[in-house]
Amino acid sequence: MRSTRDDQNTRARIRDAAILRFARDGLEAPLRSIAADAGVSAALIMHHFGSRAGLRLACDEHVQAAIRDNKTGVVSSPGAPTAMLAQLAKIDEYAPLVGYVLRCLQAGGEMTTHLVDGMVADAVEYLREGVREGTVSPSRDPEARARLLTDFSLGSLLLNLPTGEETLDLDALPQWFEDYAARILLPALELFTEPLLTDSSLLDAYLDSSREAREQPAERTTP
Amino acid sequence: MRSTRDDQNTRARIRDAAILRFARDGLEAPLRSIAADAGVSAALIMHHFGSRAGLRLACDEHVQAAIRDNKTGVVSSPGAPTAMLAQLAKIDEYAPLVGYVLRCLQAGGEMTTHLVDGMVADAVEYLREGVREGTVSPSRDPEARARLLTDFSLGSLLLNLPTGEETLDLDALPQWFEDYAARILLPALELFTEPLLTDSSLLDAYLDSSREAREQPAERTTP
DNA sequence: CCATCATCTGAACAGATGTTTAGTCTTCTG
DNA sequence: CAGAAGACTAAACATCTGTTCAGATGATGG
Repeated sequence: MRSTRDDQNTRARIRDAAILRFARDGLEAPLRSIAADAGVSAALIMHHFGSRAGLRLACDEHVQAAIRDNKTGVVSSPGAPTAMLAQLAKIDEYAPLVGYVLRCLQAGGEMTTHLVDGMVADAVEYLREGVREGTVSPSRDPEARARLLTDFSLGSLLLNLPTGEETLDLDALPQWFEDYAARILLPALELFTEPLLTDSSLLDAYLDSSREAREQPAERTTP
Repeated sequence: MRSTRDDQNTRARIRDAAILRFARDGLEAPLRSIAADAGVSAALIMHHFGSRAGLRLACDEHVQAAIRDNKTGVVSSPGAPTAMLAQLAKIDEYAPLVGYVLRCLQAGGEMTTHLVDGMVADAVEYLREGVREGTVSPSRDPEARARLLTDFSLGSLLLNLPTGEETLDLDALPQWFEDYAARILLPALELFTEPLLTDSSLLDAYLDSSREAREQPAERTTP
């Protein structure tokens, strides 16, 4: 039964070509260019995926599945979500996936929320383990801290990503990751090791006002 | 001489309509919608700005000038670049400018580099002043630290910006800024007051290896 | 008052895009 | 082997895009 296998193969080939194009040229890459890359006609994309949105959905699902599979394997990644992306980008086969994810994060939307939430959940775990081992200090709100650190890492990464030019060079991505990591390593370690603020007056003031508001909410105007 | 004043007025009206549309609908907003907002024909945009790129350039320049003017006025902003944007967004007249800036930052490109570099320069000043006052701890690389903090703030902001829907509600922007600031305040204060890492072993290791590499570069394989 | 010039417009153009349609070709099935 | 079914395509379609063009309008200056 060749039809079934070829069906799967062609579908997968189109999907992979789409992910590659979307990663390189952005999520607005025309269907015709994807079709050309896959060596098929544009109409065939419609036949298999129904519409452009359908193709995007298939790409999203495939990438999410790949990440989910790979996460269990590399769960011991050294902390930041950036590191996981950098590690994956090194493997040629996964570079397009990483590029696609970056494009999605940049564009925002539902998938971004999903991805970031997943990374936050991972960060919560990493940090909890660090706290248990004594290398990471405990937090008053571990979830919020994990989200802040994830947003910082990811946001800074996207902001620095060479995406001004319309095209993203996937081959140069691993090297770019390395350079970026080397660039921020010192200030990041410094920030995470030595407190930026020399005293806790700001934090104390916030904690005081927060506790106060919790104990007697909005009772200030009528003494 | 009415022609000159009207020339300026119409040009400015088109430019402002463009900034508003670009902020709301994204930088790919069609010229025809901008023309409709300004109450003119699409052809008139070409007449005044030559091309779409010309219009974008005029918008960029106008926004940069507005920011430059306003920066000298609100230079005493409490630190992070996010705060400046939040403060500006509250003033109805400036909300479109803020939206436009956010869109530009998201899209990347030369203007992004310019804007971010300016904010980094400001951050260097803020931090230097904080160090002099004794509220901020000194850094081994003030420029890199300023850039890291700026990238963190801006990147996290963009990542959280409700830009999944194609349209950006400028009226809701001030409230969104407030909510966002409130959400990150505790973890941010915590991170900047209490070291995330409980000991300096990672930082020390980096400093050691860095110094070592500076003293005897690449002399390890041939003892 | 007339010529001129800039402002401004409606319509058309040229290209790209997602999608549809009608039909071909191959392969499997009864 | 006939026919059904699915993979696949070329071409057309409909729409939207930035841009161009020929001309109308109206004020300005001699």
